[in-house]
Amino acid sequence: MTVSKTASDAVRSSRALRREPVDPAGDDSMLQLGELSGLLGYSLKRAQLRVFEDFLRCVAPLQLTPAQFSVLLLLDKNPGRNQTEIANTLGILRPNFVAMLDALESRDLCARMRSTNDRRSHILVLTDRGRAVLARAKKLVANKHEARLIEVLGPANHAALLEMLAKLAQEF
Amino acid sequence: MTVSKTASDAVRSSRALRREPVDPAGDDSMLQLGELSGLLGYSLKRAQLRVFEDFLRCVAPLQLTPAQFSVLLLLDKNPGRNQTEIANTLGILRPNFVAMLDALESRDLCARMRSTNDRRSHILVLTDRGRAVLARAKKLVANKHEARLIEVLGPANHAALLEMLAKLAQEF
DNA sequence: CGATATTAGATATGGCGTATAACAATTATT
DNA sequence: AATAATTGTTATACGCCATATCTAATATCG
Repeated sequence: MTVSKTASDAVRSSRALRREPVDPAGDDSMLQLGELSGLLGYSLKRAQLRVFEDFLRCVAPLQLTPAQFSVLLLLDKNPGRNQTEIANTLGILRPNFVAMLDALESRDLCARMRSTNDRRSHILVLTDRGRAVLARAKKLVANKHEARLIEVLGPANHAALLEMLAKLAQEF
Repeated sequence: MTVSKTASDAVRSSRALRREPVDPAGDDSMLQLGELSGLLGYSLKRAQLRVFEDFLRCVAPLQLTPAQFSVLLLLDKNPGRNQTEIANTLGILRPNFVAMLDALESRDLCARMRSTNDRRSHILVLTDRGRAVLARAKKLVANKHEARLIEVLGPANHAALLEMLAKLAQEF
């Protein structure tokens, strides 16, 4: 095989052999999930995988992963920050953030600028192209990805779900 | 470093440097998340990580990961199944299921038995020890892990959350 | 001021989850 | 009987995550 590290490959890869967990009318004649269906973590993980797959599909034209999209969003909302601050906010370890930035910078979506105050740190800025891609990505995410989620869940449920997940992500 | 592949290590590792995403009163002076907080996938992933961490903590005495627990549960509810059937049901690829089973079998929690009908396949069975560990694990999960989730969310919300996640995991 | 400690970014490395290809043994198909 | 398909397995590769360590630069403290 030869898989490059692009968002489109992630989509292809995820779609390629969609290992349906419960196999709907497959050849395994439907095993009993038992207590598994009551395990929140189980459904949580499955749902997360599905949602990320859909995100990748919806934003595939722009070749952005969820993580990359979150970086661009954060850079836009928080100008003048350095790598450590952005990485920490997203829960990314600094060493792992380097390659992420390399990828974004090589596509001219953002740039590192040596700070004049502290010449150790890199101030991160969106390029014009980065801003343009982000704007298009936002539209795709809102009109295709989140729209589909809202359609499936219903607006009220969607909001309630978001609130509960945020609560779990914080107070847990 | 030298990290062995045990559940306790997973707990230690997760706890060790808990990279708090939004850094509560840290030194990053609270960056703006912006549209990120409205992204379902973002909260979904964060919540999933937290819930899995808690699962590991709660069931740490038994050294079981969520994936291993799900395998034991499934073997208990579905006797006489082979590796492919169990793996498919859990969305695990057959090649990756081999090492998982090796680990469980080396701990005498389950065993592979050559089928008499089809001598290619291995019928998976829980050992006595496997049943005992599963029983203890179920109690820990119910009384510590899920109990905490219900406490944080409230029983009604917990049920609603479970339902919505199951819906996403299926109809999405 | 100068020695020491700390910090930012980067590199190297390892573990784990996941994905595909390919093989041997066995069974199914024709 | 010859060929195809299936089961478990091995080998392999990529992505994500984690830690230690290095350097340049800054901060701290005697």
